[in-house]
Amino acid sequence: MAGIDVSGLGSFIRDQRDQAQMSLRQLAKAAEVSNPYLSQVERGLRKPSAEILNRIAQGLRISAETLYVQAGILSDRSGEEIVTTAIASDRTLTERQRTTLLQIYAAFQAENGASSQSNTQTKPQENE
Amino acid sequence: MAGIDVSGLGSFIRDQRDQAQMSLRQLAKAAEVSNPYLSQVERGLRKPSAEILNRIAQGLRISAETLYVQAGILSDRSGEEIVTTAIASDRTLTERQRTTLLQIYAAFQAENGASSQSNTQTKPQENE
DNA sequence: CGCTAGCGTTTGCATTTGCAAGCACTTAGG
DNA sequence: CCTAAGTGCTTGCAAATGCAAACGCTAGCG
Repeated sequence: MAGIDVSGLGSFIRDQRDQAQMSLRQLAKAAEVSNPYLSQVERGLRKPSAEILNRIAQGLRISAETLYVQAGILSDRSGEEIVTTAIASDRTLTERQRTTLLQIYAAFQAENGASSQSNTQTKPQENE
Repeated sequence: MAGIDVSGLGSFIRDQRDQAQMSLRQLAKAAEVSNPYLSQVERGLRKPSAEILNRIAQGLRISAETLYVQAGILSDRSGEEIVTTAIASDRTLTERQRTTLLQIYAAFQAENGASSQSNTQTKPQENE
């Protein structure tokens, strides 16, 4: 199960808030979140939704991505994974163009022999 | 007042699922999400939590960041900017290979006429 | 025809989010 | 003393999430 690290997230938020020298209610107001709920989030009692997380990030004036990394949602990605997912999700391209680019990219990887996973748009693999 | 683009997110998920040639139930199983709920998410009827979003990203084998960008949560670089920066910073490719890929990508963009129209903004919200 | 297996969707309900109102405590001042 | 303003925390409760169990539909096969 890809659980979210709520306690780590909460203490991180509280830490950031302390460093910004904001009270709980100040941050709650800036983030447009109720102060009781923010209190519970900071203590790891609640699992905030994506939207609340985003608002808290705004209130703290930090990037939402930072918060998501702390929450264990985003992880560091290899350059290879970044490229493939970026191409696969680029909606300015047609499906054929995406496939072509991915094949070329995979060919380059194979050419270099520096590949970890060879995804040539194969079948959906079974879960782990 | 929801700061999250649920309909855009839903259609993006369905698009990615179609391109992966997975059925709704296949993705639901891979993502460990119930198929009715996935159906509702894809149609923009529900606003999935951060954890569910993360699981769907895993099921689709794309980065969670991509999904969050589609949901309007994370800072949006435009689609083409994501691809170009991803390619340009991929150290598993040689410089010549990077240049080749970037040229092909630019050619596809020119072919589509969708040169650079979408989002160059850095502020993800305040609409509707 | 009936049976099975697949697809996506609808419905009812347990669980959870997220908030308004109020609690207990501390500090300052009239 | 005791009112006011600050801190964070606890308590019900509306609203939403997310799922199990259905539904209707299509296609293949004995």
